[in-house]
Amino acid sequence: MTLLTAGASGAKPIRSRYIRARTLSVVTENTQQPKHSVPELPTQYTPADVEGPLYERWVERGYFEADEKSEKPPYTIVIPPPNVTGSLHLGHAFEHTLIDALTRRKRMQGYETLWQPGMDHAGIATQNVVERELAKEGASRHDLGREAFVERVWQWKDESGGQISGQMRRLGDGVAWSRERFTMDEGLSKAVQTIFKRLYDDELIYRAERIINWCPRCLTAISDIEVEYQDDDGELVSIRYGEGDASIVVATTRAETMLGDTAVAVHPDDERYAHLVGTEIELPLTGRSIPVVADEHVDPEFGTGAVKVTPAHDPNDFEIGRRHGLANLAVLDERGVITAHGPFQGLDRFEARSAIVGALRADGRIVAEKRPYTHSVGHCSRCKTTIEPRLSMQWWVKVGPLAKAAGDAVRDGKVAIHPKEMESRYFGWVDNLHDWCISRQLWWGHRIPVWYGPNGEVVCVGPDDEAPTGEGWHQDTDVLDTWFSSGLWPFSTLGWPEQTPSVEKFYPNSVLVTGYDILFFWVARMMMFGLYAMDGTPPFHTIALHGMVRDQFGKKMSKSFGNAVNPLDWMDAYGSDAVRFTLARGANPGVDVPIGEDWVQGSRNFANKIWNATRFALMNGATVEGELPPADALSATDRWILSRLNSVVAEVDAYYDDYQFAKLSDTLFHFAWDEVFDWYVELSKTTFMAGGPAADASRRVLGEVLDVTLRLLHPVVPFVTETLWTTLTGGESVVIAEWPTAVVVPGADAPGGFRDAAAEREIETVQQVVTEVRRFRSDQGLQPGQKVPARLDLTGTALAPHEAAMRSLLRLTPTGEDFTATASLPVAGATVALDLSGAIDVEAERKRLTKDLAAAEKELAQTTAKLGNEAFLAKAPEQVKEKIRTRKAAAEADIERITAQVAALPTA
RNA sequence: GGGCGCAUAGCUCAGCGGUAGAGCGCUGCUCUUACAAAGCAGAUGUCGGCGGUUCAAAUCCGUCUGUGCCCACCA
Repeated sequence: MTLLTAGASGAKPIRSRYIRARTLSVVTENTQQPKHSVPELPTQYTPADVEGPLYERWVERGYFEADEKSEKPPYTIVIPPPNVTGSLHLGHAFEHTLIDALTRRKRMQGYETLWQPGMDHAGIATQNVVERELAKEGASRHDLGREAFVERVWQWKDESGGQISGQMRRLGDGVAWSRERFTMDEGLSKAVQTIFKRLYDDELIYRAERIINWCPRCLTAISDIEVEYQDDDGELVSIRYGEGDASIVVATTRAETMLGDTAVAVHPDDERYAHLVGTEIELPLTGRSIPVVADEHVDPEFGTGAVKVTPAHDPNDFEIGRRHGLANLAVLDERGVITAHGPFQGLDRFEARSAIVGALRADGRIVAEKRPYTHSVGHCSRCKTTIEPRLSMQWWVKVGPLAKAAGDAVRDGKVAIHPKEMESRYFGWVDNLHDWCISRQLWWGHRIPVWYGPNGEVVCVGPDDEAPTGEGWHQDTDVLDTWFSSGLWPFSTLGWPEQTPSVEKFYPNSVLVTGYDILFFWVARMMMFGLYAMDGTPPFHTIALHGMVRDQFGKKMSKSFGNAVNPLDWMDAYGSDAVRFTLARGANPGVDVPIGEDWVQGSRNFANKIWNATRFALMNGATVEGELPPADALSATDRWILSRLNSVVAEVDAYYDDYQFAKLSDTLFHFAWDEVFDWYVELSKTTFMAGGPAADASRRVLGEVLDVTLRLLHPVVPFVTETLWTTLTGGESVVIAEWPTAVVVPGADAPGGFRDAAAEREIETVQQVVTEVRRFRSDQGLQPGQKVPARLDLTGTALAPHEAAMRSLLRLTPTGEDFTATASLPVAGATVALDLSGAIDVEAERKRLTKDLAAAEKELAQTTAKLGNEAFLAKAPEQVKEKIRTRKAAAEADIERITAQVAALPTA
């Protein structure tokens, strides 16, 4: 016999030696029941065989397309457009699973559902990737020239985009492919131009020279949030400026910028330096004289209380310079290289720093050094290069009024943020926003629609305007920040600025599902642009923020750390459903999601369980044909599972509405596996074997329960449920099946669907008895399959109808005339008397009973104390008191039972 | 420097005022005719420390310690 192994490396080999092809047999063969025709389902679920074809069938049938002319209520979620920089990682798989589950459910609920697909050109990120490709060929973008380079990026986009949509198909994303958009599509570019022009005309876009964050490697400006601050080791040097009484010591970490100093600043109230304010002192190495100014910004407690002021290379200094009318003297070029000043010219900023410190030291100007000195330094979020504050002319969005509206929309409750704790972060951002630098000195992106004329004219060109032509006119060479276009995504994808039927139908979006990491980058921008462009209608009503995917130890996934996972590998090994279910099961709102391969295996096992349970049901003639039998024709077991089913339907709905993916997945997992596939199926086996009307009723109930359960599971595990549901019901597709509502049992109508508390209690008791006897068997070392003669005394209980099922589950055989019990187990009012043929292990049993007795006595003591506490009796709610009384009674019963068992133990 | 979280079983996390839970892992038994990717049984926790509120605290409040994230113009 061959040892079977799962397909992919890393998958655990199957442990069994007993895998063999099994013919499907039908357990009713000894009865008059006709054999049921059973479709050929293999004994193991192999996702690879079904997933691919299913997805393509769904797409071909147009299930995922959205009709803007539909009468159904709309439900819209836009994909957070992945960057076309490569392929999707597990974080995307996670996000897509959540969105797909939400949209699949709404589609089943009868909404006109649009899951809008598309991708982001991701300006700087993509340009960097392609530049790196070029570098491998020994070329730079400048060798190609702008036009050819952009052409090259488009090629890259096509490849990368193909990969991404391939991954999305594999994952099962039910997106409206015919509506796929790209931020640099013609239509979306028109949207960009339209909004730019409108903002420009409203004076919310302007051009100004300011200190910006400059990346000397990417050679472009970036916005404040594209800067990542980290603590770097630097060196704080104190330098004496001036001579003798007219000298002042400044502390700096950026000695090289002193070449561009145009003042020294001190606090206005600082008496130490009061005599120097208004005078000029000599700036070392340069021979220049610079003024000493008084400015509130200076912290007299820090360092020497005196600051060198370099307006061209520091944002604070720039402000000081502006207040005091200082000159902006730039000494670094766009690559961070010293531009002038004799001996230092041509050195890059870091070389220049040590060279200048060396020169100053030689001059005796360095009075103190602190090394290392840890301070926060900004880095380019794309290439990690240290940011250089640089004075330059850029385009800006004046965010004040836009951000105000974006904040108010949440404050006024027009937009809700889940989880709510994230609101404070959002407010902290939108309420303290600086103007947004939107121009980038890149080639890949939307070119700024502004033309400059020969005589200094500046013309912003709208989408319907003719661009100025003629001698001396040229377009701005910069492109827009990539977030400018993605900020329009909720409506630009629908055809805006045209007032299309799609805009009418699908704007605003229903929910935005995205990671908390881009709350500022993307979400806030969409809010600002959406409210502005759509006359105050926010882009969505709800923002559901999810966490970041982490590895099984909670560590951030990253390529450099080596724990990043390609979702395709796991999907190949375990199936898409398994990956999806694992991700959904970890999705607590706003919280990071750890995921490990072992857990995916667990989910794969669950898929297999669903598969086999359905297979079993089909073999036993489970059916969805015809009405459910009336309540009085149903066994307690049937009523119990239907009652539980209805609870689960309600719970799952509530969890969906609250974006509690982990809860809903877990609820379904336990209901399906423990209750339906385990207890219900096991308890029903004897019924099926016996045949007759009871079996017919159970077949119908099992069919119903499975039908509903598969539909409930479908949004999270679409593939396996599709195969099984269509087989079970003969329906066209579960994708377009109705989302379950509470099951109604004829003759037992109740608001909210059928419930039966008595049946639930009854089955709980059955479970209790079975578990207790199994424990006894296990403790006695009886093998699971070993049959034991036993008498089941169920008088005084309502369990008589379950006797056959219980005997079967417990492997109890009928007793003869000469039956003598060697063990007697009273539990839940029933008594199981077993004949272990004298083999009972008295000591093991006594040990177990002693332990149980101790536990019961402790419980009795606790509950008795509680019920004897007057304060408790006076203040606790009746419900709680009742619970304690029940516990006390149970403890007393346990003690009585255990004492009886001990007494019944044979003496050695 | 501000703000927000988190500390619960070996690991990853639920629970957030009334008997400590899940998944995975661990131990033992088993081909039990849907499923060994399974079944059954079992072990494991002073719910970070210290105070307080309460009849009752993992759960609320204070505080300490550890840890994570976000924001900020510390030269």
